[in-house]
Amino acid sequence: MAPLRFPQAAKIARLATPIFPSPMTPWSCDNGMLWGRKPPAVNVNVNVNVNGAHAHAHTHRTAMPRAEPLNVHMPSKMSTDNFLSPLSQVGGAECMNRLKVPPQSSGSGGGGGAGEAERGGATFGGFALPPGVIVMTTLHSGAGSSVATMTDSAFQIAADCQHSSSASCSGSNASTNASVSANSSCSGGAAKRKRKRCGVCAPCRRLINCGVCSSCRNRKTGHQICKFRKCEELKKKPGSTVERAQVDD
DNA sequence: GTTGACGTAGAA
DNA sequence: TTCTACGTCAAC
Ligand SMILES: [Zn+2]
Ligand SMILES: [Zn+2]
Repeated sequence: MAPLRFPQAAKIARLATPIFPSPMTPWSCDNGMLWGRKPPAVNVNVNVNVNGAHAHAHTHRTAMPRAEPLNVHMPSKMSTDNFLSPLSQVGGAECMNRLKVPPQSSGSGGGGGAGEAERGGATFGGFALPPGVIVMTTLHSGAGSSVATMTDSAFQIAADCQHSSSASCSGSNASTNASVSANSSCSGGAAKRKRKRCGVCAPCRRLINCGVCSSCRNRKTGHQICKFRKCEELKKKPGSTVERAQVDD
């Protein structure tokens, strides 16, 4: 029998380990739980396996009884240095939606290693979300209440922050987006399929579901991605191609 | 205009 | 098969 109560933990461990060069990953636990699934079908389908050889490591999704996706907020007592402790022991893993780690193809998309560094301020070997969590943690560092709201705001802040800092949103990586664009403009008729997230915009680069937004809380019935992860491209009308919408409107 | 719910495309 | 999430519509 394995010491790990959470089958995901094992997977996460494998996931996080190769990603974080440092032995002690600040997110090894909490984030690991957040990213416990598989990469979605992002438009940018780069074969770069974040897990490397462990790509196939993802065991069966063992029909996880997907606990309620809410309760993202960690124990209010958590501090910047121990916030993952309570999570590991209380099994906060289930608290948050088990998020999966996107391919983050941007790695080879066009920016390259250097590009990632500036992308989100704190990019751990390809993961560009930590900043959001950090902000959140810092924000409610002294406040124990309204964590949910805090989290929400934090994410927005983080998103905005990234957006500003990483103008490369639709820059170098945009090349990958071209795929979808071309696909979308496929002579109207058959192109009515399903659009895919660009994978490069700020929301797309979000790695974790906030767990508190309506989409997260109603995922079972809403079948919608976290509001903070909703691709900006998809937010636009199917007809409006890329930035053209802005010009027209 | 916004939100929630549903069907289902698309991927694993 | 399961799972996530896009498109659409109804309700608000
Ligand atoms: Zn959310
Ligand atoms: Zn996007």
